[in-house]
Amino acid sequence: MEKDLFGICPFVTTQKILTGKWTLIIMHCLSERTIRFNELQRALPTLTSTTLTKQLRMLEEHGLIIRTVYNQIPPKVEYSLSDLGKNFKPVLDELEIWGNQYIDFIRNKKQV
Amino acid sequence: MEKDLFGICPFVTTQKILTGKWTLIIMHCLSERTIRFNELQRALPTLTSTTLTKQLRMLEEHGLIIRTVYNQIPPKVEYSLSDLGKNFKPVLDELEIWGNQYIDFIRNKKQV
DNA sequence: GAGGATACTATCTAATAAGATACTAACAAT
DNA sequence: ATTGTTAGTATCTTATTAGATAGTATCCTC
Repeated sequence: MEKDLFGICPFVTTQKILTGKWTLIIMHCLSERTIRFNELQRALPTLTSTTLTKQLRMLEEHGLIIRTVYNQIPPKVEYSLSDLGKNFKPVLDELEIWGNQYIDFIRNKKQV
Repeated sequence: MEKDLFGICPFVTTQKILTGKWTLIIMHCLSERTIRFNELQRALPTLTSTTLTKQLRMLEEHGLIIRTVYNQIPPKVEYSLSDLGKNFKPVLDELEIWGNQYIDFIRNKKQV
C-alpha cells in the first residue's frame, strides 16, 4: 500500500490490514468467542497452520487481537479480540449483511 | 480464496471481492458521485492507469460498478455504483469510522 | 518406549497482484 | 503538420501471499 496514504486515509489504511485472505473470517470467529489455535484450524479446515499462524501474527501486530499463552503441556494458546478488535464488530456486521446480499445476487444471475 | 466457501460464507466471499489494493477508496470515491476515469486517476495520483483499469474491471465484473461509455472524441467513460454497489455504503461508513480509530491508535502508540 | 496432543517454525515453491514503461485511436485546435 | 486530450492496452518485471511439506518441544498415557 502507499506510504503516503497509509495512516492518513481510513480506507487505504484498513485495506492494508485486511489484505490477508482469511482475516475477515478469523475476525468473525474471534468476535464470537475467545478461541484456541486448534479450534480455528478445525473451523477453517482448508487453511494450513503455516498460513493461519501468519494471519494471526499480522492481526496481533496490528493490535486487533491478543495472544495469551498458558504455560502448560501440551501447549495452550488463546486468541481474543483487543478493544480495537472489538470495535471492528460493526464493520463485520455490515460486511455480513452485504456479503449475503452479494451471494443472493450471484445465485440469481446464474439461474437466469 | 477457497471454492468451498466462496459463495457460501459472506466473509470469505466479500474478502475475495475486496482483494484489490485500491478497491475500498475507489468504492468510496464512487459512493460520492459518478466519476470519470481521469478524475479517479487525479484523485489517486500514486495509482497507475494499468492498475486502475484492472481494479475497475474487477469491480465491474463483480457487479458493483457500472461503466458507461459515451461515444465521442476525446473519449468519455463514466463509472458509477450499481444497486449492489450502493448497498455497500454502510460497510464503507463503518470502515471509515473504524479506520480513523485505528489511525488514532497507531499515532498514540508512536508517541509513547 | 511408542504414540498422542498442542502450537507452532523453517524452508521452499507456486500463485497472484501491482506497477513500470511504452504505445494506440481519433478528432480538435493551433 | 504537430500537439493535446481521453481512456485505455500490451508486455514484462517485481513484489507479495498462500500453501505444501516436514519437523520441533514437552509431557502424559498406555
